[in-house]
Amino acid sequence: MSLKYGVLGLLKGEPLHGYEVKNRFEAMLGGTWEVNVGQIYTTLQRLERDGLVRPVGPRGDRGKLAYELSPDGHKALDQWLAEPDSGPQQLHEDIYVKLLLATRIANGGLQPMLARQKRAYLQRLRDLNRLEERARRDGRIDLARLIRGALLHTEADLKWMDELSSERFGAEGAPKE
Amino acid sequence: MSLKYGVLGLLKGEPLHGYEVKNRFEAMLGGTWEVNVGQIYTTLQRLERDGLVRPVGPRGDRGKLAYELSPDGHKALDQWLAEPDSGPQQLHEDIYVKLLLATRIANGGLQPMLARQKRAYLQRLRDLNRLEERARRDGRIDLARLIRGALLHTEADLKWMDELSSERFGAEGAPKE
DNA sequence: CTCAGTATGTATGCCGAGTATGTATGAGCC
DNA sequence: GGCTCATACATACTCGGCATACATACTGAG
Repeated sequence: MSLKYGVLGLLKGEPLHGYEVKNRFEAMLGGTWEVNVGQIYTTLQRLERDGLVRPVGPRGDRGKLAYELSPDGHKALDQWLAEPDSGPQQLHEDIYVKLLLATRIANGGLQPMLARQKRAYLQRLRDLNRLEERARRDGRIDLARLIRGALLHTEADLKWMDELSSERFGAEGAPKE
Repeated sequence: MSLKYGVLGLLKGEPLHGYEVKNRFEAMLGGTWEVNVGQIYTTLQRLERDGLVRPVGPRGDRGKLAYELSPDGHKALDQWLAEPDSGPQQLHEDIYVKLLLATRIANGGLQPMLARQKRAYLQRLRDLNRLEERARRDGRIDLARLIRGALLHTEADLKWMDELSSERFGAEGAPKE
């Protein structure tokens, strides 16, 4: 995922060094996203290479190297925030391929697979509900809003599974020739 | 995304060479997923390296090299089909980061951003509806089912945007200390 | 025959992401 | 004070996904 703009957003307002970026990013996501250490630094290097960010001052305490947004960086961030998110390309997800293959291979029928998938979504619903509760308790309304989105998604998935499992499956689905 | 299992699934039943895999894969997705040529071959190489697939016979027509599933490949495919999909890690999507950053930076307020996002989702709904219609016309019920899933997702996104934009936004959202 | 297009495959490089390693600092213990 | 251990901070290496570009053979139109 695009750590890129997450990093830019965090650097807006005050310069930070890599480790601190990592901590703030994870804090912003309320612990739901453990970022890889290395990823932060490579991201910062790429941002520097592209002129969106530049190192500020000499290295500090223990080699700390802080970065700040360049004018181009500000521009890029504002632009990203201004354009709507297009999400991951539609239908390019594992579940879709799995469904297609399961339909044509039909190893033991689709119904068991749908049931399993439904259970997985129910579990996710529970997890998300717990997360949302916790976020609200912690005063993280912004986080709770995100989780609400994930909840709606999962509910949609469940509804989908229900629709699918109430269909009558036959030998359909193949392209007619 | 995991081309890996898509390729395995296509090879189940009959050996295919790379180019043919590409064509069948794209046909299976009804043209909604243009796969990169190179990706197919590297995927096949990795599958061969991992012993899930093996080249069959000598190269044919114009260097064509067909692959078939190994016993391990069959096993891996069946196993993948049997386990529920866990989806992309929750909250690891651009839109979430964008929302968080927009909340704290609030460049011109959230409402315009939410409105833009809503428009984008509406457009997507239209696109998906057209796609679904076409799939049904073509007798691709299996494809239509996938698109139905994407539609439900998009509706969930819209609902989310509606909920968000009817909230009263203040200076909330920051972690309390 | 030639040229365009298509079928088929390879090479290369960026980015995301994970693992492992290295080094300074400070905290606690004897 | 010296040892050890955790933590803060950074870098290097590896692999998979994905895209672009390139190479080469065949095929069919004119």
